[in-house]
Formats: sequence, structure tokens, C-alpha cells
Amino acid sequence: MNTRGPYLAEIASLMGDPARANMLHALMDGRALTAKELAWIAGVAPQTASGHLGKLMQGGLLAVTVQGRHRYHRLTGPEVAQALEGLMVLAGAGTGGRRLPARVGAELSQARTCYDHLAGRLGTAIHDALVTGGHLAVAEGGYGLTASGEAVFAALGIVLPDRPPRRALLRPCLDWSERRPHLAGHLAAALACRCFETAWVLRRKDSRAVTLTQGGRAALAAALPGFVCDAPEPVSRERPEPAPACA
Amino acid sequence: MNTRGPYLAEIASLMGDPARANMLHALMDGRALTAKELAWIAGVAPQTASGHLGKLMQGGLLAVTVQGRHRYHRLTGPEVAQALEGLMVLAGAGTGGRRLPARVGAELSQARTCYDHLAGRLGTAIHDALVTGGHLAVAEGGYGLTASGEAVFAALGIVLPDRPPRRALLRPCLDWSERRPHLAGHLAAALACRCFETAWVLRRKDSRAVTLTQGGRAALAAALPGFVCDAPEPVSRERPEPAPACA
DNA sequence: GGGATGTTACGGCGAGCGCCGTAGCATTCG
DNA sequence: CGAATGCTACGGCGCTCGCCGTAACATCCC
Repeated sequence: MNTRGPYLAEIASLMGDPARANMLHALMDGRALTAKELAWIAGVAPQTASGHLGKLMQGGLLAVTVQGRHRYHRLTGPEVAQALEGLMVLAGAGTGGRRLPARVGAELSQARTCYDHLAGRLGTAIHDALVTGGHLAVAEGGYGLTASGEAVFAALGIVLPDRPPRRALLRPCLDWSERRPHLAGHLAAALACRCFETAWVLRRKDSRAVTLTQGGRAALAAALPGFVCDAPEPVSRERPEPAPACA
Repeated sequence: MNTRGPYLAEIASLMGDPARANMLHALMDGRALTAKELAWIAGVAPQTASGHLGKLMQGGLLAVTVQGRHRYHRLTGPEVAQALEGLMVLAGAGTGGRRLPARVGAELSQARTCYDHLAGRLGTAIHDALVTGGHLAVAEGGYGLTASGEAVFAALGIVLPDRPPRRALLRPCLDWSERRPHLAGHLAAALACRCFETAWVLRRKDSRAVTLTQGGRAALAAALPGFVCDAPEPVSRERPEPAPACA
């Protein structure tokens, strides 16, 4: 008989409430937010949000770090983000595609963060350039780097871990807007981090959408021959944040 | 603001009902079942099941093919199975691991089907042997084969498609029980199909668990040096089905 | 054609749960 | 210390939705 269904339903129903789904979606960029921020994002009162957050924590989807009178909530790990992405692939295809409100959809699918790495056309462009350049090798739990690949990351100013990290070095992650893989994993996170540090890529406020600057485009193309990303300069309605701290 | 949350919640809540989750879980082996069978699996009356199936179809998760007075329901595609697997990774980790009822869990995590390919320890063993043998190459939308890899599949009696199929040739898929990747994609499906044809692997009744026979172990090891799978011969409580038809 | 089977449509019952108001606890700041 | 802020606990309201009984329709078998 079917013994796993109930557990599956337990997790899915946690994500199946609009308020909770909004919260989880907002946390997919890997940052930690307070209960009040999440309440605002979900469009409910703080008391309601508190209840939701409790359930999500009990379900193991969220972890919390207390800092003074603030409680910062974050996804417990990349698996959670990946599960959410898997659902968004279906939500995007949904009843037949055209469900993204035009502008927001365009910005998000152009370039965004996915948990702690880059996604959207930008993310898949990086993936494709590394693939066609022969910089990736199939390794135990995902991708590894060839010699030329190590050179590319060195040129980008990213130091490779001397010991293989617990988390996979690089790993494909299905992009819900492009329906093709982008790169996740330790190095993908390091790359995203580097991009924010150097202001090659800028975060936007209240959105997972990000912006590739002209400098960033040049820097990536220099270190990574074959990189092309059609992302246009932003119309800059709301000005992007200055390079934020990078944990 | 957050515009994708609602769509995400819509899909997740479809999976968030125990009855529907059981149905989806049962369909993850890629076969098509009738409404009555699904009703029995979910433990509800046929009328109730009909309602659930209607919702799942409207949500785009299920497709139906009518055959006489029977209506066969199946997942609309591998994306659905992958989204479900993503959730099962979380459900397995859940509140802390030990949630699988011992025996069923052991059988399922030993070897099972995942939509249309092999998973569990068997699936990851095949993946690992191909990786360490250097038979896989990173390709556009997933993995490709090296020359030696093509030889392996030829030795297994699998003909490679002469034109690249729409679906990725090979693609890693996170295994919820092993928490490591196994192989999905066109060739993985072909391999599973071949395994059932030749009775290298036998399906079990009413379960996604499968059994690697001695002959299968020998055949895989012969074509794929480095393949080791600790799967024991089954205790054979319920005898496995004879090799079923393979679409 | 008549009965059996598989499936869907409708309606009412009941429970679960999301929502917020009030209240209480911890932390920070003036 | 007292006020303000962030968050959680509790309780009641209201609505949704899962469930099944009855009924209707289509298909198959004899």
C-alpha cells in the first residue's frame, strides 16, 4: 500500500496555503527575514504570520536565528528551495504558460536569485557558457571542474575550496522560467556572492530579480569566453540597492 | 511584491491533500491507473476520487486517456514526478529521518522506479558507476555520453537515438532516499525499460519497489565495470510480477 | 435489450483551519 | 524605570473543502 503519501501531503499542504507560499517564495533568495516582514509580504496580520511560521518550522522547512528581539527566519537548506523550484516549474506551465504578469515576469525571468545562486536567463547563460567551453566535468554528486574550468573561476576571483565541501561543488538546478538548468552548489553560491561584492550584479528591493551591470557583463565575458546574456540595462524605476553584505 | 506565491500555493495545495498525495505517489512510476484503482489506493469512495482527479487534471498534473469505459490517469510529464520527488526529499528528512516504516522503507530505498527510470540504491549505483567510469559528459541540457559511455549502452542492448530527443538524454535527479543523484532522462528510461524486458529487474505488485535479479546484477556488471549494488536477493514474500509489457 | 460495471454530477453534513482581536512576555531605548 | 517594539499564545468566528449518499450517464457483456 501507499505509506509515503501522508508525509508528502504534510509537506505539500504546508506550501499549499497562499500566505505560507508567499513567505517561502520570498525566502527563496536565501536571506533571512523577520516575522513582521514576512507578515507584510504574505499580506496577513503578524499574529497570523506567527502561526504560519510556527507550522513551517515544525515541518522542518524553516529555521530561525534569534538576534535580540528579532527572529530571523530562513529556509533550512537548499533542498527546500529546490522543492519549491520544482513546484514553480509546474505553476509556470500551469494551465498553459502566460500567467506571469508581464513586467514582473520579464524582470524575474531575465535574472534573479534562486536561494543563493543566480538563475533566470543570466543563470542559464553562465551554465551554458561553462558547458560549451568544456569547463565542467561529471563528478560524484554533481559537476566538477576541468583544468580550464578552474582557471575560469580563478580569473573571476573565486578561490576553490581545498577540501571537497559537504555540499556539491556544482549541481544543475532546473530553472522554472527557462525550463533549462542553471548552476547551483557551493561554487555557484560563491559566484553569486562575488557578483554582488563586485557590483557586477545588483539586487533589487522587494524582489528576487537582479540586474547585470555593463561592468558585470564585461567581467563575465572576459573570464568566460562564450558568455552572452541578452539582459538589457534596466529601465531603473526603483534604483537597485548598493552592493549588500555577503555572508 | 510577491506575485508567484498564489500559483505556487495552487499547485502545492493540490498535492497537499492526503488522498490526492496518495494518488500522485502511486502514479509516480509512470503507469496509468483507472479512477477505481486510484480510489482504492487513496482509501476513499470512487465519487470522492473522481472529484480529486478532476481537480488534478484541471491543475495540469494529470492527463487522461479514455479506453472504452475505463479512464486511465497518468502524470502529465516527468516535471510532475520531479516536483513530487523534491517534496519527498523533504518528507523523508522531515522531523528527523526515521519516518519510514522499516520494511517498506527498506524495500523502497533499495530499488524502485521513479516515474520511468530506476532509483534507490540501484539507481544511484548505476549513476555512480557511469560517473567513475568516465562515461558521462556534460552537455547542453544535462549529461551526454562519452565514446566509452556509448559503448556501455550498446553493450546493454540500448540503441541510441540518432537525433537528439526533445527530452534530455540523461539528467541527474535527486534521489529522496539516498539524497544523492540518480539518472533520469531519455536513456535512463530506455535502460529501465530494457531491464524490465530482460527480467534483469522485476516489478513488484502494488509498490514502486523493484528487485534486481542475480542475472541482472551480472549483466549490469558485465557491461558496466565498477557497478556494485548491495541489493540482496528478495525474501520473496509476494512473488514479483513476470516481465510486464514495456510501452 | 437488460443487467452489470466504471465514472461523473449534485447536495448536504461535518470538521478542519485560516483569520484577526485581545492579551501577555521578552527586548530595546530614552 | 516606563514606553515602545517584536513576537507569541489563546479564543471565537466564518468559510472552505473533503467526505459520502443518491442519482444519472456511458460502456461492455450476455
